[in-house]
Amino acid sequence: MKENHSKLNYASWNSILSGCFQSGQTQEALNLLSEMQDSGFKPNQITLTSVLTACTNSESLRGGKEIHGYIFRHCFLNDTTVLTALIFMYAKCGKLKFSQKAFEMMHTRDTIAWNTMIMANSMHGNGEEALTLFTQMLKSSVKPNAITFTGVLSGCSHSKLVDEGLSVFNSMSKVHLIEPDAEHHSCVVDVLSRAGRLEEAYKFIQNMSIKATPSAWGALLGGCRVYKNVDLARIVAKKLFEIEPNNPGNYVSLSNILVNAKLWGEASETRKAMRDKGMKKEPGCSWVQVKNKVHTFVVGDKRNEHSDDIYKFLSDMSDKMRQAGYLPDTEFVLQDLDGEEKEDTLCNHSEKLAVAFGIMNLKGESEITVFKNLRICGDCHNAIKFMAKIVGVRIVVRDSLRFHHFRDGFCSCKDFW
DNA sequence: ATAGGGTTAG
Repeated sequence: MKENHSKLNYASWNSILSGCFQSGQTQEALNLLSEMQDSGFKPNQITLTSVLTACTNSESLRGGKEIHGYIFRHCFLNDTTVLTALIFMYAKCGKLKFSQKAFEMMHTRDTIAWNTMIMANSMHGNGEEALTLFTQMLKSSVKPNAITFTGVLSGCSHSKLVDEGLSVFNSMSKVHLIEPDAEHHSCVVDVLSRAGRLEEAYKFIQNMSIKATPSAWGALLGGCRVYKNVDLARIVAKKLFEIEPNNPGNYVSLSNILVNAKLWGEASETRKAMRDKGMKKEPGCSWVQVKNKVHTFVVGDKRNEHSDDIYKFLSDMSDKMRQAGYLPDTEFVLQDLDGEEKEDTLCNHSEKLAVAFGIMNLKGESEITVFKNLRICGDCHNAIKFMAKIVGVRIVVRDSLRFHHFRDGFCSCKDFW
């Protein structure tokens, strides 16, 4: 049924569109977008920003590029809001270089524009660049706000810039008259934890002027995992079970730390406690876009029609990787299996399947981008470094936290994840 | 009159 939209104006068109996009009804929104144009309304700044945000959230680089073209053709390149949305879309789709280009051509940069560019660098592991941008922002007399500091601090934690992070944190109230909130405190815990300064992080949490949130304790637990501190992990996890009783992630983290320390019994007790409370670990899932279609993979997935080829590819790759010095890290297999079985279970992780499928469908491109809902597994992180070198491509993986850029045997996170 | 861009640890 064709509806009569003759009474609609710009504001109502944009309201409906943005409502559809925000509630995830993307197809409905796209249909409305073309109806809007048929009724003689050209998308304006607000329409474009709202469509770009939808592209950002669905990681639709293809859609975002189309809008970029439209923006270019229709001279919207001087609109700060539209360009900010464009910068964020490229960053979230793994194309930081394009974000930088868009940022460079901005005429006016407000606080949100700077914040977006700082956060884009932070999530791609460029802590130094995030700090440089922050300095430039201050020089250009744009006032930072609370979100600016969250962005800068998370850049510091991802790049192991401890002194810089602490100094930025201390400058907040002293220089910028912004009181650090719970999130900023959590960032500091993360800065210290990721640098291995676990005791300091623990003391910081205990002496904080505000009550530590689950994110602060969670950052510390993450540090305990990286630096294999079982004793502190038990204390921190106990705290998390109290203040965040319904989050299965905390049980999974503690269990992983215990498995890593070969404390199988205690690990399975932890997982049992999780199950007894009716909680389930979120399944790991990776996806990759090939020719405008999103292909998803879970562990051991055989649903893909080229599944046999994918496993064959990984098996051949595995031989080449071993010749290049790759050693499967069976610590990342959580069941108590014997050696050979463990290696088998490593080869079918969702991120390896998605990366393999991406490489098999390169079609002359030199870069693939894979997304994962959870954190990338340690063995996969290592394996993908080898794959990037052997195949001679750039592999970008966005896990639940950030982007990893693999190239020539190395990852942009410098193995600090 | 109604509408648009930026947060966190697993």
